[in-house]
Amino acid sequence: MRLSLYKKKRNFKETPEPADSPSGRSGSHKFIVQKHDATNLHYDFRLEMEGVLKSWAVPKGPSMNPADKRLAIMVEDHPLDYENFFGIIPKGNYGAGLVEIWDRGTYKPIENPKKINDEKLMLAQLKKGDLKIDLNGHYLNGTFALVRMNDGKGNNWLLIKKKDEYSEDDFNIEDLNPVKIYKGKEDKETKQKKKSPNSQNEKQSIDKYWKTLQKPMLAKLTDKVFDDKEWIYEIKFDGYRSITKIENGKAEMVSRNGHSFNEMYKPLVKELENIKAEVILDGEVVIENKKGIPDFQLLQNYSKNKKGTLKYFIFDILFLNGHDLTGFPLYNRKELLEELFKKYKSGNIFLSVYAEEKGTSLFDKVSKMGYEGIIAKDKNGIYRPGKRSDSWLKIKTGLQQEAIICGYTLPQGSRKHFGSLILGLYENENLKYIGNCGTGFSESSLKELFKVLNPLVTAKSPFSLKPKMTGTKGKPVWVKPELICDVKFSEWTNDGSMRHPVFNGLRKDKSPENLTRESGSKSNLKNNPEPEMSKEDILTLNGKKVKVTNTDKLYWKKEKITKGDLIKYYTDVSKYILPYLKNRPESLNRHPNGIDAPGFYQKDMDVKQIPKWAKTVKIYSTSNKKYIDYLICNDAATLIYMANLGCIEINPWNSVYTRPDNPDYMILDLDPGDISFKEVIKTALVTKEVCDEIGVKCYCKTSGATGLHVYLPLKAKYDYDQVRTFANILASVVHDRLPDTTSIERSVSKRKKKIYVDFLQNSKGQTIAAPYSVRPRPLATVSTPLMWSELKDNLTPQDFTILNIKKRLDKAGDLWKGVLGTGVPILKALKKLEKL
DNA sequence: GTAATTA
DNA sequence: TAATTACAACGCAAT
DNA sequence: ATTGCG
Repeated sequence: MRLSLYKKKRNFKETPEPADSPSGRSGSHKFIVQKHDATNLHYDFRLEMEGVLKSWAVPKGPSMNPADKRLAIMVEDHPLDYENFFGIIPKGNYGAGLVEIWDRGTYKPIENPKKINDEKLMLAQLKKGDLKIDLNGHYLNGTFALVRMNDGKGNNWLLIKKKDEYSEDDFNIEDLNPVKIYKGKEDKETKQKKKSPNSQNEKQSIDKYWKTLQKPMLAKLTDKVFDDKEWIYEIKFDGYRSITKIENGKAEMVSRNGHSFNEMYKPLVKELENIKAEVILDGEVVIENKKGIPDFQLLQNYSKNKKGTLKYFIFDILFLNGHDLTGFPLYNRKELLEELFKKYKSGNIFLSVYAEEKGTSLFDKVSKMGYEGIIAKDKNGIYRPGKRSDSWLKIKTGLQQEAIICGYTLPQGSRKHFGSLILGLYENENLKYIGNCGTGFSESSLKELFKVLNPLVTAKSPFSLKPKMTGTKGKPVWVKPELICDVKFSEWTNDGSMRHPVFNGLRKDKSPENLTRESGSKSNLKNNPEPEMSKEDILTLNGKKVKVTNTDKLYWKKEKITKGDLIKYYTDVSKYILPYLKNRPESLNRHPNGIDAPGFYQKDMDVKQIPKWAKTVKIYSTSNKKYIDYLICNDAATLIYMANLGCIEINPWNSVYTRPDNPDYMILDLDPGDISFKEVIKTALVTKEVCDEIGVKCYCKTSGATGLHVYLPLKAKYDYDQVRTFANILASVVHDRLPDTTSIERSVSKRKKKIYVDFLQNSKGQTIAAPYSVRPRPLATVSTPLMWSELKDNLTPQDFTILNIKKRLDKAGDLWKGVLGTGVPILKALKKLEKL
């Protein structure tokens, strides 16, 4: 049985309950989730699921907003397999692109949703066809969520969250706590593995995991200390993070960039090799100074002078004797780690101690002792290699910042080499002064640093604004901004400088480009006297004022083409494109976040919201049973307004609103599948040949994407049905002449490796990119009118882009004027066509 | 991009 | 007040 | 009535 969610909604109550369901309600409907429309998931969403519907409930998880109504559906034998994620939540705001991944252990979102802005991720995880999502505004308009989990009894649950769509009364839903159920499963498995890690479960090769596990899990920076029973707290060591693999008595230590530490920290490697187990461990290499406090500067010089005590503090275990442990909650991993180390006496290898629950007290202690800070870790969190996760938080005692050395001041008195370092950071493109740092150097580091700075000395200040150095006496000497150092300081001052900065060593592993303030470190930038860059401009076009915003926003990332460039283009070509838009209702295909982010269509304009001078017309939509305020683009101002809305592509109707049922041209859209563009050219030429034979004029343009468009001028003499029928026949004739390379089949699967001769765009309300319209495609290609003589083998659609069309137009003019001119007699032509 | 809602 | 969230389509043809 | 398609 196959049914959609809206059907299910009706059917739920009819579903009989099985006795064994956790929620006590169930049925056995098979259902399918299908993604219907990749471009407009927010509103065109039909939902179905494949599997057997057994029961439903509203679960209550710790982090769930109780106001959210969640509907849980249990499915049997669902083919979907999940590994690293626990649930997915696509949200309308970001289209299907927003996927929220939920932690299997904590039942909390484990990624910042904004960061996962990629529909592909979801499709990849779910495998298209296994579980697809399909929205339909009529039934599922609003927040929608799908969360899948296993309840430990072999039952898979799919939660469907739909705000305001369901109420508990509707279904008489009983509570279900999937968290407990899930954790129960995790605990059981963990215990099993702990008790007999060598038996039962299949062993996995350590090398298979080594590559991914080499990347350490990272902590997010936060500035609040807290106490929480569910968290543990560790000292943050100021050293080098290192992951170690031990296998057959051989240890291998790597840095967070995957470089080997084996040579540098030989004594540690030797000691680690005493461990007779197959493990991957995570820890930090530190050097303690005489006071027993880790010293980053000593560590940096260790390879040279071997000063200080080298230690390795281990705080995590990722793999043990054939078992990947990253999926286990932290407390389980800690237990395993402790058990493992019971057997070994430590010399310079230590387990990192941790405090439970009492984060603030540890933080206070650590601050007094001079450590850098603490790391708070969620007991239930899993280990996520290479990810900066919310389940690990770093809380620093003081602030720390990497800064670019932009110069130094001359030494005063008995000071040798230099007085202080002049430091800067990038803010947008500009290097900004953030203070001088004159302490934290030893005599040797002063000398050493001076030696590396000298070759970089330059006469010109690297800052865009001349820094005001108060309280420093020495004369500044500028250096090229190429070196980076670590600086500790107490706080940011109001004008964006560091208070009490202390030098903390050079960073050789970073590059100065784009080095900015560490996110999370607080600064009082609001009081910064520097004027902010204006974010908007007002353009005046024929007396109409258009606000353009975010002109620096990159619409084409790779090509570095901005929204400003798009606006410039449409301003430049407006006189060529406007005739093709006049009085034609517009379908806005908006890409407000550039071509790589999901876009959406918009037809209905909010008349109150758009500029006063913008023209709209009301046209009745039979499918929606309401009037739609279509935008009419009759002037440059409206065109720019559209571009500012992220409307990269301009899609006008084929008919003007005054004669909405009579198209002004017929369109054949030659859309190649996996086939060479030469064949498309051939097809267009055959189309032209047929048109010539029946005595009708036709025009050609690139679609701007992959194909070509052929237009026949009609001058609104026929209705859409007549035109479509004619297009159908013309397409068939072309297909007959090129049966191997073309297809008029609508189904995608039936026309692989062929050119789809699409005649169905000749319908009311259907649109196609206008001549001179940019397309949201790589290279910012433009749908470009061509002369038939240009259709040669070496022509490609990529020849015409936003960058060169203006020049072409100014030179050759508009090649398509005839398209809106005298129409061709298609009824006569039809008769000729039938005789062919 | 804008309006509404939430923290 | 700042940050987050929701919202923005249609018609034809095949099944 | 539902679904695929552009």
